[in-house]
This record gives sequence, C-alpha cells and structure tokens, in this order.
Amino acid sequence: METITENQKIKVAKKIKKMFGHVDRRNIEFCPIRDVMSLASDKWSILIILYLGYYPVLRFNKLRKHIYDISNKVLSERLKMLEGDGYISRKLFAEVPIRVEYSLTDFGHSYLQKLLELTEWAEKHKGTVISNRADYQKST
Amino acid sequence: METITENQKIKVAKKIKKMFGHVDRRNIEFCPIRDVMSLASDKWSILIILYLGYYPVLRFNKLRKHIYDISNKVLSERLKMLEGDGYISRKLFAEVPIRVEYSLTDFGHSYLQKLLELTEWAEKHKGTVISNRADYQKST
DNA sequence: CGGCATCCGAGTAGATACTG
DNA sequence: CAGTATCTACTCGGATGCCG
Repeated sequence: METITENQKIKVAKKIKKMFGHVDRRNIEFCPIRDVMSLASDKWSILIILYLGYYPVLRFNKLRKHIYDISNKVLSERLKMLEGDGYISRKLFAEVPIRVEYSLTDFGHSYLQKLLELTEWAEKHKGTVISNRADYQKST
Repeated sequence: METITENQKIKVAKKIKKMFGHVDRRNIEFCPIRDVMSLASDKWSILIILYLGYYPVLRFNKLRKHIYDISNKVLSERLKMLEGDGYISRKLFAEVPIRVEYSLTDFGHSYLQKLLELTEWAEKHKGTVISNRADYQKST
C-alpha cells in the first residue's frame, strides 16, 4: 500500500473541513452522509449502479439474475429509491408481456464515476481486509 | 452537472469489467462490494472515518459527541469492526480514569482519500437529490 | 414479465443501567 | 472514562402468492 505523507493528511483534513463545514454543529437539516450517501452507498445500490454502468440497459429479471441473491422485494424497493433520487430511469413499454427497462441517468453516471474509484480500491485491497480480519480474530 | 460523454461511459464500463471480472459468476467466495464496501461505506463508518480524518486522535466520548446521535452500543460495534478490518487503531492507556484513543491507520487513510471523493460529490449534489426526491413524491 | 401485497422471522438499533 | 449488559422496538430481508 502507498504510504500516506503528513502533507497528504493535512490536505485531506482541509478538504473535510471545507466539505463538512457543519462538522461541529448538530442542527443539520440535511446531512449529505446520512441522507444521500446512506442510500447511494448501500450494498445493493452499489451493485445495481455498477451493473447498469456495465450493461447500459437492463430489465428487472436480468438485473436480478446478475445480483444473484437479491429478492424481488428488495430489488424493487432499491430501484424505486434510486429512481426517486434521480440515479436511474425506468422506462415502461406497454407490451404484452410488459417490458421495463432500467438505465442510469446522467446523474447516475456522474455518481458512478466517483463510486468506481472506491470499489476499485476495495477490489484492490480486499486481500488486506481478509488478512486483517483473520489477524483480529486470532488476537481475541 | 457535467455532461457525461459516450466515450466516458465506455471507459467506465471497461473499468467495471476489469475490476469486477466475476460480474457474471455466482460462485464468488469474497465479493469486494458485499464484504468490504458494505462495512466501510456504512453510514456510521463513513462518519467515523471522516471525523478521524479531521481530528487525528479522538477518544470514545469525543467521537460520540461529534456523531451526535449514535448510541454507545452502535459506536462501539462499528469501532470494533473498523479496527478488525484495519481502518482504525485503538490505543488503551491504563490510567485512572481509563483513556482510549482512536485514530486512522495508514490503511484507513488510504481508504479515506477515495471515500472523500464520494462524500464531496454527495455534498456538492445534495441539492439535486433533494429536488429529485420532491419531484418524485409529487409524481406519485 | 414485472412487479406489489402480505406475512413472518431475524437481526439491528436505541435507551437505560451498570461496571472495571 | 469507556465501554458492556439487557431489554425492547422496530426495521429489514426473505418467501410466497397474486395480478395487470
């Protein structure tokens, strides 16, 4: 892993202060972490957004097969929330049988670009997490 | 919001494929999204990591006051998990009264650098999410 | 096909009290 | 001070059945 310099740490702290100016107040009407991130960085949401970034258009059951252990209920809930927040769009085709296509909006693509940085980090460092967990188990 | 070009979308799809090569398999022993991200991108985890990125060292009750609505139980659980995965370190001082200091490890700092990109995005675009949500409410 | 409605069980969060 | 213990409440996820 790349070592982090003290300078970088200071830079990061400044960014946090700038972004999170309300860091010390508790009368926050709308916290971006609690209210935006908690939905968008949910395990299922991440997978949905990634799959829609990979396959530009997906139907409900296709998506469900890719995310191979999500239930109808949970998938449809997440899709509704993600649609509500503007990350994905839902196109209904009134055919028989009915067809529904999900895809990312531009807003969703914008989010995905940032999200990808994080998931790439996780993929790259998953080995470290695994061994950290094992060590921690032993030490207790 | 910046418009996303088709080229960028293709680039992103390639990145996803590279990172998420198992995108179509279902016999995944350890999924970085499900197993790493779901802990590290949890609402409370994000807040803990951000506060520890801003204040290099924090004691239990200080941290709890900053994250102004987390219970003892949940905070101590998350701290243990984050410690177990290697993001934070816990230093115990056997004084009276006892003192425990939490801080980010280098691994935690590495994660924070990427995480910050995402939270900055969320802070910048929270207005869009709010209005998207309002529009969606009306349309239903 | 693409969901929604319903029910149920398990896990998780919160409040409070207590302790080394 | 830094948690743990306990209990309760509630949310969440999974399974099933149904319908346009």
